[in-house]
Amino acid sequence: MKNQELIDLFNKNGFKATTQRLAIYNYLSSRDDHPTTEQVYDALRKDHPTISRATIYNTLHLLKQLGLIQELGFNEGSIRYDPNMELHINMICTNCGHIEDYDSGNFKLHWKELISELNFKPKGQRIDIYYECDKCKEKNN
Amino acid sequence: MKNQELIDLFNKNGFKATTQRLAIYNYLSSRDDHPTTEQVYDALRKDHPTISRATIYNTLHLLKQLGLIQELGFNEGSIRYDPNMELHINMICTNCGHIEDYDSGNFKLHWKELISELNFKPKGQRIDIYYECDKCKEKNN
DNA sequence: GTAACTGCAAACGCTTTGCACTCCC
DNA sequence: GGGAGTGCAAAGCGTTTGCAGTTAC
Repeated sequence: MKNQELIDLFNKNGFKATTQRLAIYNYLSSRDDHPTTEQVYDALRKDHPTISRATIYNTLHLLKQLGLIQELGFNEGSIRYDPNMELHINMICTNCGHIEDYDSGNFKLHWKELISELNFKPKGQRIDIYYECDKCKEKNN
Repeated sequence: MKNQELIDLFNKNGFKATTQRLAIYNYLSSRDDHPTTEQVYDALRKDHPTISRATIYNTLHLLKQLGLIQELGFNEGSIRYDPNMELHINMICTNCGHIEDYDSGNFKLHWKELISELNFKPKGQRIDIYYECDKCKEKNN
């Protein structure tokens, strides 16, 4: 999403398009590894040295509320943020915790068949697959 | 799983089969709503008034390690425990948070097709579907 | 008998809250 | 100009840790 679209979206919904909000969204959508709150905070402090955790938390909640990002809660107590709102699989390495999106047309077709047998319409979904990523495989062999 | 099997499983793996561990596992497998740590704690205190949170946490981690239960991290920061280790969908009401397992042969077939196109073998998966449950639908209409 | 486990209390870390200052509209 | 938003510090809450007492094997 372009910056101007984002500004319009904020304003249309009665929220102010602050520097911090734009920066946080832009950072998130530049990453495909689903950062944690702390990672967002650390990354943003480079350009915004006085930014506070409260702002990070507020903004992430707002972005979620606006449907721009998805929250993924994990076992370790961490919450990660995914700017990909399309139907996709989160491929998660059980060893190093690395997350990658998997997204193919075939998968979407299979999923559609799968949910077509439910007797209601899902509002959304979260699909994780746990595996060992290539980097970890190399190290362990 | 019967109590004796459970005791044997603990012992076989070098862990002691304490009253608390058996009680926690039995409570979990008696529920299909994926209790949180706090719910386990509250429920167990009825029969075991002096049980501590530390024991609940220790035991839940142990049960997970033994592959008897699955941890499901959620956005609200809560972690829920699922004694169903079979391939299944977690049906989650976005309104009241109620969780139910969905488990059909057809679904398993679709899922197998779906993962057959991956070029590796998944270690496990987590599948959530978000919807509005019947009770909440009634209330809201 | 002894090593593992439990229960308690304190510590820890992530998230939220309250409030004065700032900045977008 | 005014109200929403930010930054800071403190509070809150779920989870972990350390240790003395207890229990399963």
